[in-house]
Amino acid sequence: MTQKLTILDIAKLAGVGKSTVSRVLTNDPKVKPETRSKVEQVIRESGYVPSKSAQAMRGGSAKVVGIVLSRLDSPSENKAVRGILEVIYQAGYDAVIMESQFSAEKTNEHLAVLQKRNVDGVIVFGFTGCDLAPIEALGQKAVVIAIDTDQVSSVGYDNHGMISLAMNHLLQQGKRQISYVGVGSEDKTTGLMRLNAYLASCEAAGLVPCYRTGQLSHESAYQLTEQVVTPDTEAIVCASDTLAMGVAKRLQELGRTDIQVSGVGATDLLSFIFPNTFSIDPGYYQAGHASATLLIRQLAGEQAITHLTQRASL
Amino acid sequence: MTQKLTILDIAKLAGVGKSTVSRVLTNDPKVKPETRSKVEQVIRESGYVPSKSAQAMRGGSAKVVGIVLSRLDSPSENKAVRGILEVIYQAGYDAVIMESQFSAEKTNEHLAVLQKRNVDGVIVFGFTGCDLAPIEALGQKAVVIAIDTDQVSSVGYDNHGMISLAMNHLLQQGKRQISYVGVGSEDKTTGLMRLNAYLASCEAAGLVPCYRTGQLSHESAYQLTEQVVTPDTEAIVCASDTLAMGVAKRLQELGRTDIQVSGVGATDLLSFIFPNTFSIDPGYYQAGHASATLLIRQLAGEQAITHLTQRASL
DNA sequence: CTGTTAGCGCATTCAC
DNA sequence: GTGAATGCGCTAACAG
Repeated sequence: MTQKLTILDIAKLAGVGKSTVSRVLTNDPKVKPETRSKVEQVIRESGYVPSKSAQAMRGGSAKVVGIVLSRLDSPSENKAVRGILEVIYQAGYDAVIMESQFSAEKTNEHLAVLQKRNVDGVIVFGFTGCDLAPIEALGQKAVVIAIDTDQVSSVGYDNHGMISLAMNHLLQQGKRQISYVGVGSEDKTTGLMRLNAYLASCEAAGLVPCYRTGQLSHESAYQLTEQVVTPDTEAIVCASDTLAMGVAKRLQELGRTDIQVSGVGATDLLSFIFPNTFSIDPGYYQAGHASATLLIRQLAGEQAITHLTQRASL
Repeated sequence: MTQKLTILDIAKLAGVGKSTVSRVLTNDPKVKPETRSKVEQVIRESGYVPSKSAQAMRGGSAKVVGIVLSRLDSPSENKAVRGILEVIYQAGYDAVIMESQFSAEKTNEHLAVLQKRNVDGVIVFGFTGCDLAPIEALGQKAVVIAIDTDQVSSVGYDNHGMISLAMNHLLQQGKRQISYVGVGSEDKTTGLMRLNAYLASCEAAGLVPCYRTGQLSHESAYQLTEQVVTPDTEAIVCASDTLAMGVAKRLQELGRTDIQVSGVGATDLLSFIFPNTFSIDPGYYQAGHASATLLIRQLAGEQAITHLTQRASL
C-alpha cells in the first residue's frame, strides 16, 4: 500500500527537483535520458502514482471523456461503446458513462454533470427527440452518434444503405416478392429512413411494396407478419434484428420457412436459430471507434468538425 | 456559458470571504442563515459551479466510483450495472466503467488507473482466475460481485439456488427424467457450482443424473443436446440461457418439443422463441443495486464488510 | 538541461 | 460567525 507519495517524495528519492519529475511525467523532451530513466526507475520502484485530480486541476484536462448512451443494454450501443473504449483507453483517457434512457431531460442533466467534472469531451448517442442545443454548445468537444447536426461532429449510420444492401442481396438471388416490417415513422432513423429505403428499392426494381410498421419489439413484428405474407412472398426485410426475430418466429409457425428474412444488427443469434435468415451489420463497433477517434483528434486540435457515415456490410 | 468562475469571484460578488462561500458549499452549519442565503443566491444567479477537480484534490473525494466489469456486452453484467448506476447517481456519485475482458492483468491495470483517479470506491465483477489481491487491498473501498472473498464485501449469486429452483419447479410438475447441459468446471460458478447443484438435486430426488458440459455458447449446447436426450427425457436444465437457446434449437430440429428446457438469465427472447421453456432470474439487477448500496454505505463509514447472496427467482 | 518560484480552486485551520 | 492564511499535488513559467 505505497500510498500518499507525492511528486516531491519522488524528487527527493531520485535526488532531483520536483519539476524534473513532472517533466518526466509529461514526457517533456528536455530531460537528459539518464536523468529520465533514473526518475522512471524510482517511480516504478516506489509505486508512485501521480494524482489525476491534481493534474486535472492544474492542467485543466482530466483526461476523461463522457459517454451518454440511451440504453446500456442496447446491443447496438454496446458494440459502439466497446469501439469507443478501445480508442480512448489507448489515448490515455477514461470514460464516465451515463444512461439517458431516451430522455432529453436526463441527457441534459448528464451533460451538465459531465461539464462540472471538467471532462475533456463528450460522445452522445442521439435519439429521436434528443435536445441538440446543449450538445452543440460544446462545439469541438462533442461528437454525436446516429443523429444529424451541423454544429457538432457526427457519425451516422447508413440507414438507407443497410436496407438497400439487404434488398439488393435478395434481388440478386432472384427474389421479386419482398415484403417489409419496420417501425413507425415517429422514429426518424430506424423508422422513417429505413422504410423509405425499402420503398426506394422497390421503385428502382419495379416491385410492388408490401409493408407494415409497428413497435420495435419481437411481439410487434410477430403480429405484423401475417399482414405482409402472401402465398407468393419470397422474402421479408426487417428494420432490425429484433423485428426479424419476431417475423422469423411467426413464419416458422406458419410453416413458411421458404421465406427468407433479413434483419439489421449482426446478431449471431438470429441466423443461429433461424437458418433462412441473414443480418446486415450497420458497423456499430466501427462507428464507436470512428467517433472516439474523431473526438480525440478534435481535442488535440488537429481536426475540425466532421461528419461521417458508417458503411453497412453484410 | 458563464465559465471560469472561482470561489473567490463569488466571495467578492456576495461581499463575503471565500471561506464563507466554501462553508456554504460544504453545508457547514456555522453560517448565519442570512449570509448563507445571500451567498446561495449569488451562486445561483452567477451559474457558478464548484470545480470537482479542485474539490477532489483538496478533500480527497472525487465522488466517483469505478466499475470494472468483464464484458460490456454481457447481458447479465449489463443488468447489474444498471442497478449500480441507479444507486450511485442518486448518491451523487458518477461512474467510470472499464472492461476487464476476463483478464486479471487488465483488471489490475484498470484498478491502478482508478486509484490514480482518486475514485472513492470500486465495484468489480469477478471471474474465475481473477486476481483478488489488489481488490482486497482496497478494503472498505471495494465490493466484488459474483466471487468469494473474506477481505472485501461481496455480493454473490446463488448458483446453487438457481438450479435447485429450476429442478424443483420441474419436479413439482412430475418430471422425473431431467438432464443437464452446462459448462466445464474450470469455471467455478457457472460451471462447477451449477453442475453440483444439479447433481445434488438429482440425489435428493432419487434421479439418475444425465449431463454434459462444454463451452458457454449456443453451438456447444446445440451439439451436446443429443447426448443427453433419451426417448424418456422430459426436461433439460441448462446452466444459462445461452445454452438453453442452443438446446431448445436442437430439440426443435429433433422434433422433441415435448421436452421442457430451462435456462438462467431471465432473457425474454428464450421463451418468446421457444414456448416450452422458462428461465430463472438470478437477480442481476438487484445484485447491482445491492452492491452499490453496500459500497456507498461503506464509504460513509456506516457499515463494515458484508457478504450477501442474491436470491434467484423464477 | 534542471532547480526554484508561483499559483490553480478549494477546504481547513486559525485568529478576530 | 467570519475573514485571513496555509497547503493539497501538480504544472508552468522563470532563472541558473
